Amino acid sequence: MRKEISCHLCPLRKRGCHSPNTEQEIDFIQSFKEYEREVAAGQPILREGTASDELFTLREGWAFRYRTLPDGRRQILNFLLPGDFIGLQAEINGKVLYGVEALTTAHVCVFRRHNLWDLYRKFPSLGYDLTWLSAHQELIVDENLLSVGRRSASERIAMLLVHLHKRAEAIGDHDPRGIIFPIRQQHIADALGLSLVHTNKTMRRLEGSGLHEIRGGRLKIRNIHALQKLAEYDAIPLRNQPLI
Amino acid sequence: MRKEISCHLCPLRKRGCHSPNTEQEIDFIQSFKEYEREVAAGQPILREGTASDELFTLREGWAFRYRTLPDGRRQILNFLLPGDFIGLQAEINGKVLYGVEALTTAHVCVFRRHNLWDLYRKFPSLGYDLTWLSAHQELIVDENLLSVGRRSASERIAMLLVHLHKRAEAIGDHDPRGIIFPIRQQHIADALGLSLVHTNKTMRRLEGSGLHEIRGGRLKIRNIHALQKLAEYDAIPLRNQPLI
DNA sequence: CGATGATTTGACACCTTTCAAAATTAGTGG
DNA sequence: CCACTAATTTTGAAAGGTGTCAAATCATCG
Repeated sequence: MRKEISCHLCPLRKRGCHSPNTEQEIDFIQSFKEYEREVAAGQPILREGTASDELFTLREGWAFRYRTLPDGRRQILNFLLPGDFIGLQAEINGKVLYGVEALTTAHVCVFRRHNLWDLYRKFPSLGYDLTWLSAHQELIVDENLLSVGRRSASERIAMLLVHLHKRAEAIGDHDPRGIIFPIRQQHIADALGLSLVHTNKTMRRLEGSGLHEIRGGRLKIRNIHALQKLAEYDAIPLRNQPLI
Repeated sequence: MRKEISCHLCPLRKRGCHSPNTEQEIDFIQSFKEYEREVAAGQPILREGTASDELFTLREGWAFRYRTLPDGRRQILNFLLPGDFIGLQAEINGKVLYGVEALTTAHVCVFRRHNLWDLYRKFPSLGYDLTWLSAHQELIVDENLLSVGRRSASERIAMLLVHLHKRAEAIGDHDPRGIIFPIRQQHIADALGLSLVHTNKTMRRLEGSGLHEIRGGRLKIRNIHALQKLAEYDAIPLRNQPLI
């Protein structure tokens, strides 16, 4: 048995980035939560195309959700940061169509899908929150689809950097050296529908223009205004999101 | 006042494509439903970037959800068919970031977002359904993102044709001449992240190979096996979806 | 039967991919 | 702490898919 953290003492809640819950709600979440799991960087949290009764909240670390084509081409659908809920996306025949993989060592709280109905029945407010989380994640996928479909390579990269930087800051990653950025260029390429080579050349150009800097696993935005202008990206203002 | 159809007599429910609801649930849906609206083809159901308290169920007709960049580039996020729920996607500062436009004359049932909480509280089962609908729509956006990011032009088109054909059949559009297909090539281009010209040339080639046929506003699939193979597309098996 | 919108074609430019390989960084065992 | 290997990042060159521009053909409709 690993050391488990009580939901009442969940470090995420202390960040002040989440909408508050009543004691009873947190009690329920605590009972809903089955256990906690640590996943090593590069390891799957959810395997594409498998049956799984598990749902997760990413408590610590980064991850990403993706789909692949039979011939191996991979598309990253969205990146997951601490506080994100995983597994809400629809299943088909009991199997998830996407995979989730940890980018860093990740800690996830594990829930059971078959207990979901209980949550809706006993705490409609939490059900409401789940819908909100689902809808919010779709918003991000929407934005990615807009990027991949209609933005040029440099615009896409600018947009992604601004987006991730904003999200990381919103959950408390402030550091003069920049946010922790555990992403390889291959991930960026896979998220933006670009080839690795072209991703590299484009990033090289942006970095050369002094728009940003990536070093030592950290991303430092040097000219957020220029990046936002380049991407025609009105970064989504982030409000407090629910935490289950 | 227009002629309104009682939810109990909703023609959609008779299709047998939706999960059943209790009498009480339908009563509530009826009370949740504010009124019904007819939207002409090409007219907006929801304006991008505006504040709106309205939610909809598309009762009849086709529509699509989209986002645009400031310079006018447009990306269609997904197509909406009868039975689809509209407006669940997150709002930011009370404004929807996407737009919805009717492709044909459309009939929508109008609900109020501020009544949503009531729904969750009184009928958790319906709240559960809403989450399902939200998750299911995200599934479709996921698939589109995978397409736009990783499939070639002809693969994307093959995938979209199979996908729409399958959905149309699932809701009862069976006709030896093919399904009703109220989409212009510009829509296909905008949905797949392609230019109109290249979309046309690619479709011409596919049609020339006898894979499909579009005529008189109908889509006839001539070789579904080849299309699925081309797109490496395991069409999502459609189960009964909830109807609100 | 014009008028407007949609589809179709051809030519050409260019952004992005692919192929190959070097340079750099990170990771591991001695 | 250094040698060694794997992983990641960078570069260069060339091929190719897709976009852009322009104009013709076709369809729909009042």
